[in-house]
Amino acid sequence: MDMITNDLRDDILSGRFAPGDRLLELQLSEQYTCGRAAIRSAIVALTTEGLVEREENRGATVRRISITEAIQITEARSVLESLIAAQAARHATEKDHAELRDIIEQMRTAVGNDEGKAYSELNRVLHRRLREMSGHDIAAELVANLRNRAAHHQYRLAVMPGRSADSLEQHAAIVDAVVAGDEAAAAAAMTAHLESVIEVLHRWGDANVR
Amino acid sequence: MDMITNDLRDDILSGRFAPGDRLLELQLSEQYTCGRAAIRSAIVALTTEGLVEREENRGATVRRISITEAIQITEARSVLESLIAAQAARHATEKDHAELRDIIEQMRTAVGNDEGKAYSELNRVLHRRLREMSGHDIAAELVANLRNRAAHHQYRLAVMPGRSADSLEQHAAIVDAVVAGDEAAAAAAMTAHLESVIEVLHRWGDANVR
DNA sequence: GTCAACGATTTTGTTGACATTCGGGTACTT
DNA sequence: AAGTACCCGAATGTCAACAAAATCGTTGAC
Repeated sequence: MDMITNDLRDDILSGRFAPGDRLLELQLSEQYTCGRAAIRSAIVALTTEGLVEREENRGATVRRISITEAIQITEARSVLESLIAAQAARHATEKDHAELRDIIEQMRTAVGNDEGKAYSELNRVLHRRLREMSGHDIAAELVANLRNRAAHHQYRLAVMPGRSADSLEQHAAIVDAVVAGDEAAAAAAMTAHLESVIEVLHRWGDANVR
Repeated sequence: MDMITNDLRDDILSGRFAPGDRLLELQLSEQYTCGRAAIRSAIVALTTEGLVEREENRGATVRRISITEAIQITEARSVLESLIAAQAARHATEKDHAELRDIIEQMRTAVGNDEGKAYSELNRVLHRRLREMSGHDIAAELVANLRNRAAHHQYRLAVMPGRSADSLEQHAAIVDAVVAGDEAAAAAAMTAHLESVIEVLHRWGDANVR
């Protein structure tokens, strides 16, 4: 795939470009030392990925995601990640089980030491490994995309005080079900986890009515 | 959005371009009477949509979807459409209910008269209206994309003899649940419907091992 | 007769210049 | 002073030519 597209995507996800920021072709072509055509191509790709918004003759901006949209994104993620969890429960090997248990252990110490950044990273790793173990490429691709779209709101969530503890137990429940090979339980645990995320988003949305 | 992208997408979905066909930029720019830049842009967009495959310096081809991939696509669709059905059950108005019942009625006569083409079209309409009624833009967008990706396999399915009868009852069950406002039942009925589609795909795949 | 190297052709990738469109600022009118 | 028409600048959209890469056919050697 195109390298420039990945660079620009990373810069958007990392917050280097914030929601609402204009993406000027000339400026970007200088910044990434490439022609305007490459930038244009990247913008088209990221537009269909839902990360960028384009208006005829007016240029591109980083897409703003409203709270209600973030909730819908998480709802969609919920059903897809549940599918992934079920498939992971079906396909995970002994080695995978050990790895998952190890990740949970690391999360536990991260929560104990109040290392929010490390926990967030482990969270990402756990979900990614589950996707890989599931072998469900389609669901994995869609979830990866949905995660990107709501990246900013996910970040807000991660730094909420006290959430790590709840989150940890939910993740542990998911891993337990996967290790037990119980597809239904794995799906249910994943649904419960994301339901709680949706709950938090709802509360945050209600608190910030405008 | 770009008009050329829509035209090319339609031509791929309608089979005007078959899986594996090369998409030559010059040829397409003549066919659609536009510059190569527009074609390039369309190809990039359709690549991220999963309809087209691109290889460095080797051009683009219409993506081939294997049976196992079609199954995964339908599995992902299953959980997302179930979400949509639940939301439709929650949000549908009296007017919507009447419209859904009317569609089912038309489907019933189409099956009675053995009009496969008309039934297939009504099928598409029903699913699209449910998406619209759900108000869940994210799930709707993802499902629309997934449907496009597996369009060819869906077509195979539609022309299978005897499937219309089963399919009709499943759709009637979905509509009944939505009209009753029963979210869980609507989701379950939709899951059952797509489970049966997956079943057929599996059988077709086993019959064509290679 | 087979295989490898070479050249021609086709196709994609890239660059630069030009056209078009939109927004804002200015000057002019009332 | 308010409103309107106009013009200019900035950015996007479009086009054509050029460069680079890959494929295919041909030629020649063994």
